[in-house]
Amino acid sequence: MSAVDRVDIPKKAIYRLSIYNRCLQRLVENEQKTVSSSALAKAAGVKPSQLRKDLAYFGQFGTRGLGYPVETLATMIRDALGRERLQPVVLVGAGNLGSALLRYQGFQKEGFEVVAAFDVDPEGVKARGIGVPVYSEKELEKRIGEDQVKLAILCVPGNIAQSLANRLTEAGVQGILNFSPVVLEVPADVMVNNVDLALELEHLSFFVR
Amino acid sequence: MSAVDRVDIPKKAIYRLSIYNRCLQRLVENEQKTVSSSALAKAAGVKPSQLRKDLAYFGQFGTRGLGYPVETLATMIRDALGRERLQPVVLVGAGNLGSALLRYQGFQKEGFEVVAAFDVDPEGVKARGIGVPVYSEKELEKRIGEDQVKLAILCVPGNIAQSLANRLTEAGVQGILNFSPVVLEVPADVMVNNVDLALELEHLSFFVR
DNA sequence: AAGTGTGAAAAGTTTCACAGCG
DNA sequence: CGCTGTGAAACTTTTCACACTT
Repeated sequence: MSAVDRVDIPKKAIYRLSIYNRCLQRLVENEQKTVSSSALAKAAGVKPSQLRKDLAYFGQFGTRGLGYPVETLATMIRDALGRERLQPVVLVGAGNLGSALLRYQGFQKEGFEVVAAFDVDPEGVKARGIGVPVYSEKELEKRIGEDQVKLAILCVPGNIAQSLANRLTEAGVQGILNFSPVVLEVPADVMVNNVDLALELEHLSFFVR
Repeated sequence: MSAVDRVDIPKKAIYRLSIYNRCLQRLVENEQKTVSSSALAKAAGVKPSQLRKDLAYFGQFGTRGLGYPVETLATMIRDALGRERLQPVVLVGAGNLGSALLRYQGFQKEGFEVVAAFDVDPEGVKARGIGVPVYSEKELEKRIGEDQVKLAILCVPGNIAQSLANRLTEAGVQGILNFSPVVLEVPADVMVNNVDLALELEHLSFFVR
């Protein structure tokens, strides 16, 4: 991406960028023209100084004494996040959780298009309300290659997660959103994001007596 | 919990504790008696030194030259995580994602019991395959109070998430696993864990070109 | 010899404080 | 005056290196 070196920006700052983006969408809808770091930070649940620092990694967008122009800032964030164009995504494992995610509107709402799903038993998937074609996992390589898909959502049982991750990365996938409760081993240039539901509950459990 | 002050242990170390716990379960099944920091660290996807430091927050469990006793270590971690007894959990919002989570076996497998679910339209919930009673959200306060539930999973639309979070905390809930894409405001003694699916995809998107 | 436990260094992240611009 | 942009300080977390124990 542009002039900024993506490498030395804190990972956490990038998560926050998405949050800022969401807050900005609301401001756009309300036709607000500018927003101050303190107002936006409050909406995002962070400190103003942190917001300013986060944005500064990408350049100077604000006007001193005034704040940030809402539209411009939103555009730059979407750009920085690589969301300027629709990213196609595939989903692997349309079981219980997987098929719920297929029906989940949140991805579409944020501009991702789930273009295909794969399952060992594509006939068995309850396709009611799912507008995404479900293929046999055997077609995985073919379809990912054809559509140049770079992102995958993985929701298969733990025991087969690694082997599917291997197939995905070999087919060219560079980012995996992993719902399986296992530690995936992937090439260095592939990014894995783990969403481990039971683990999140356990973490809460620690703080609760 | 025991003698250790929970406050000055890094949050991330606690996440990792859950991962170690899971890896240890596999070792227990294989009847392995001891494990070295390097072996366990590899399974958990961290550095050996980090594993040792994490465990050291809770005491000394290893034997120099030998490693850690699998059973003892597993017990101490479960204890530290507050998992020595079953934690009851409620789920609020049995829509698309919520009802998938009700069917999801992962929570039960890690020893959480979802004791009740709430929805604005309890009749409308497709209860097929769900072994959890679904009540009207009006009964929320009553049932949480009765069962002394401390943990809640929140999967309602963003616009009503805050008001339900308020009701949950007032009813005595101390930990919320929040799937709604909003920043919740809660009292300082309540812990919120956000699982924001679209945000995780966006984060991946940043690193993928 | 193998492998833990731990201070100290390094790296990463957040917060502060204020100069400087509109 | 209000609010951004940013070095420097403070804080947190990770990694290193090695003394020490079995």
